[in-house]
Amino acid sequence: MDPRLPRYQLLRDELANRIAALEWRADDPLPTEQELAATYGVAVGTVRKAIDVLETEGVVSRFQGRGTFIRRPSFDHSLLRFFRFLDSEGRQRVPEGRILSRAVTQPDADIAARLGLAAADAALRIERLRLIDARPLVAEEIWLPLPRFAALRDLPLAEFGNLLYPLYEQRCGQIVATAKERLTVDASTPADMTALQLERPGPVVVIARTAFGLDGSALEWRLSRGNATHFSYTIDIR
Amino acid sequence: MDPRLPRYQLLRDELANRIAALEWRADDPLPTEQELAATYGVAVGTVRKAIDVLETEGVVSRFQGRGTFIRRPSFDHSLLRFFRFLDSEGRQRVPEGRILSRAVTQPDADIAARLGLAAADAALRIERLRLIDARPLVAEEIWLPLPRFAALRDLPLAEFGNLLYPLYEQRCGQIVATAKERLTVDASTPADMTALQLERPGPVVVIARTAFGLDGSALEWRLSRGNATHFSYTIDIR
DNA sequence: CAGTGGTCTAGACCACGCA
DNA sequence: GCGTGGTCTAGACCACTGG
Repeated sequence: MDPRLPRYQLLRDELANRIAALEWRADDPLPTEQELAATYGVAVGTVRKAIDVLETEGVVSRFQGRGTFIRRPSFDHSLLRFFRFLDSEGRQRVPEGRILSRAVTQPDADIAARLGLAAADAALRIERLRLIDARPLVAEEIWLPLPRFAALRDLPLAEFGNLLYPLYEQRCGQIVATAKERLTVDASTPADMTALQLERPGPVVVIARTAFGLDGSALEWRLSRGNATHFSYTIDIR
Repeated sequence: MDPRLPRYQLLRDELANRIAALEWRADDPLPTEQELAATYGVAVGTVRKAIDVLETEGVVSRFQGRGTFIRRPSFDHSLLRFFRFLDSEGRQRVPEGRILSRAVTQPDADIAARLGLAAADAALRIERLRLIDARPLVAEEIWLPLPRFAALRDLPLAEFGNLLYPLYEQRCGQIVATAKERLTVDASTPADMTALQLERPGPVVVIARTAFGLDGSALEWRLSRGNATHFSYTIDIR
């Protein structure tokens, strides 16, 4: 690390590394601000500033009187920010995730680059459909780098469940911390028509997501396609 | 104000009010942190925390060695975050803004509510087209509450220029600080076909924006419709 | 009640921008 | 060189959580 950086930045990096090494579980508080200050030989104010950074980065959450805990953003829910799929009672629900296929494949150059893989490296390719009330909402194509996600290569599909990111953590020790998404609109392809059970051709929203770990390395590349008529996205600008 | 709130919050509100009262211009720095600390009888650290809040809210920007300045987000540029319209040389440009119509009208109940107007209040309705190289990109419908924006009722259309938010500030003393946008996808209407010069029907991205002033009151409601094939939006999630 | 994070103070020194 | 914001310290007290 560059010692010219502010101490609170160095401390932030140190703590981020320890968190990335899974040193603390979700229900296990980090050391006290006082303890960290003593351990690293800095003032409590400096520790607080370092944790401020981690908190605004979404890595930890603080609770007065209880402690500081590492945070698990639930990105699978973020789909619900884009698509509004209501169940038969008009409420939002976590959609079912159904794995359609899984195979070890060599990704094309673009995907390999996004995952930080060399040209000849293999990856795990998963096709997945998300549904509510058995109606398909979004069709996903998911790429995971090997050998990092080797544990998912042989896991029975029945054990995948509806949310992937908890699986990444439990089976592969990979925690998703941040993600980048790019939204575009495309015309439906014949494949969309069958996968999404569209009655007639129409616009489709395409979301390309790269998910990153606590250390900033790319963990997953994902392409989601969903019926644009269900699409709605709200954003705050400052 | 509630005196039970932390002092840095009270100070934040006080400063936000003074900023909303246009006490400082864009090139005019706020008082020094030292001065503010002396004026309000608090420590410099408390002033810093108050300004921290204003900075993350996007109200001010700090520059080491120069001072703290009130910030003017250029929301007209934010369209370029959604639509990628390149000129003939393949570069991004600020699109031309062409006012198509302007009239004092009574908005429907939904728009009136969004602007904080009573049912019978009038508003200014503006239709505007944004173009690059004389090709239409986005058609906009803009609603402004009266009498706040009365100065724009009689301003010659030739003096509107390409960007509206600087106009709001100079002619009406209204500074846009934040905004909320909602994106959806719609099928092109006959009106879209002519306004956007579409060759054939296709998807259109619809952006509904409410812009807010420094005091949080709604200043503008705007509906933008643009060709979805040019739409591209990138977002970071944490 | 003890222990946690939240607020606040008063001061020091550093890094940068500008004349 | 001077004034600005940026970093850092060492300590105090408050507000909340949990046993």
